[in-house]
Amino acid sequence: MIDPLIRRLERRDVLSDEEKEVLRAAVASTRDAGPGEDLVREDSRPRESTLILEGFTGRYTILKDGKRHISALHVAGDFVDLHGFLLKTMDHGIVTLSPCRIACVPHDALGDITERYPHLTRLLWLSTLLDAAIYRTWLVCLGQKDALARMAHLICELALRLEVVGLAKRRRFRLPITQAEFGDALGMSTVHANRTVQELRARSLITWQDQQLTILDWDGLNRVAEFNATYLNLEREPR
Amino acid sequence: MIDPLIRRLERRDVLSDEEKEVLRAAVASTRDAGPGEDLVREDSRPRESTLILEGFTGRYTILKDGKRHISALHVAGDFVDLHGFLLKTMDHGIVTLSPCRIACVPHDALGDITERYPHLTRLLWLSTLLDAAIYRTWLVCLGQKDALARMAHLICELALRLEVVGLAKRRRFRLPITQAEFGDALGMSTVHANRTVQELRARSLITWQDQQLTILDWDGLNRVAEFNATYLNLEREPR
DNA sequence: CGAGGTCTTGAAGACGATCAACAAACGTGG
DNA sequence: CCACGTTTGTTGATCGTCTTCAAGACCTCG
Repeated sequence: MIDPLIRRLERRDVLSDEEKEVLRAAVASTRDAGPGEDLVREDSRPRESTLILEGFTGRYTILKDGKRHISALHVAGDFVDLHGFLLKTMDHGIVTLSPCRIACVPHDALGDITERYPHLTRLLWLSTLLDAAIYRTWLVCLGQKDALARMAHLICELALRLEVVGLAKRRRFRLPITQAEFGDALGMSTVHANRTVQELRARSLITWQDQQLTILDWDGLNRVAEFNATYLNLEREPR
Repeated sequence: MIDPLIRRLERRDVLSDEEKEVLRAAVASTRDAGPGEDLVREDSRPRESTLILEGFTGRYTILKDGKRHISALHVAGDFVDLHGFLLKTMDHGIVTLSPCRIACVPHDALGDITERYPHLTRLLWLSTLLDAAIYRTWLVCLGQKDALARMAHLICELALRLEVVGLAKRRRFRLPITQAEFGDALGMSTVHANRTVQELRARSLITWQDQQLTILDWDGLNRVAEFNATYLNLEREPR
């Protein structure tokens, strides 16, 4: 059931059978959520953390003028608000961007894990560090790169992250996200997001239709994005 | 010696005497570093993590065209590359922006802590989660706010973070950072960073001279920045 | 006293935002 | 099955923020 999470962690280190069992046991419940549903609200103090089993979600903040910024995209296997376990109060919301299946893990269960399973604790900690590495990379993109490079970069990243959990094959994956949402994540207007997609198409780097994104030229896209996968920590090693 | 770290952690939770002792014992050595010195290099695999005892440091990435982005600023009490303990390979560098005093904590010592001190482990984990919360907030600023709001926001943040470790008094603190470095952190050119500082001065929100920054109008600065301190998690509660 | 870093100013131009309008696709209910 | 409203994608035109380039002032320090 929590296969995507296990798959994601096993990409970075070895998990014992006992640890997998502990993770499975930590899940109190699962449920389906429709698109556009708030999984976690800003200023709330959740008593459980949410794990994405299927679908896409986004971490967002709404500003006073109504603008929305999406500071993270999350896919199957991502523990979207694991940080809520220790941060307590959410400083942003989490919304489903597509229909999702999610699992709920009570903070009590996470507390037990930290008391009894040091290695598994380090892997959960690692999970939040991977998120942070992605934030850092997005910061660099947002701070210094133009719209085309930013969008190319995000597409490269999603391809690799989805591949880890078996949702991308041969640089092709389902992307049930609107251009407006893409723009909110990339810090550009919807109109400009659209023009940027078109530019990527015109350069024969990607196709994107019917929620299917295909990377036509991986090397070219990497070059435009100045993409370097180090930050995704795709190496398996003892942690 | 590691008082700033303890002070920062104690702001968020209670530390036992034993835990403080364990932290002190984890420090293998301390040393001074001059300004502009690389504490950690990109692509390196450090075997120890660095704790800032004094001074300012920045997390940076250099792009192919020579542009530098600073994705984080760190002050006394910050465990700048604690994440290196689990991420293994650094995807960015860390440079001193002023003369610094730093402490080195071997990864082995951190590993021991995770095996034997669950609560202290959670606090170290929390420390990296606080960094991540700051990244998220910077992302929102960079993605949606204009130059003036971004700079105002950073100043508000630094004031509170420095206050936690006793380095800001009555909204006044030493800021040994150039406008160019500020620009690199805020995603704006040096020229525009300068004009933005001038605009903040013209609005009587701050003064900034001789490396001393004074906030003249905290509420006004907060309003311009649309600043909300929730993400800094300044509440002390059991974690 | 000269050299280099930092701060400052002006002018030109680029990138992306905004506004407005329309086309296409979709889902829902009549 | 079609009518309808809504969402998403697309295009054009204008405007503004910020970048870039260039140069000069100021400061510190060897």
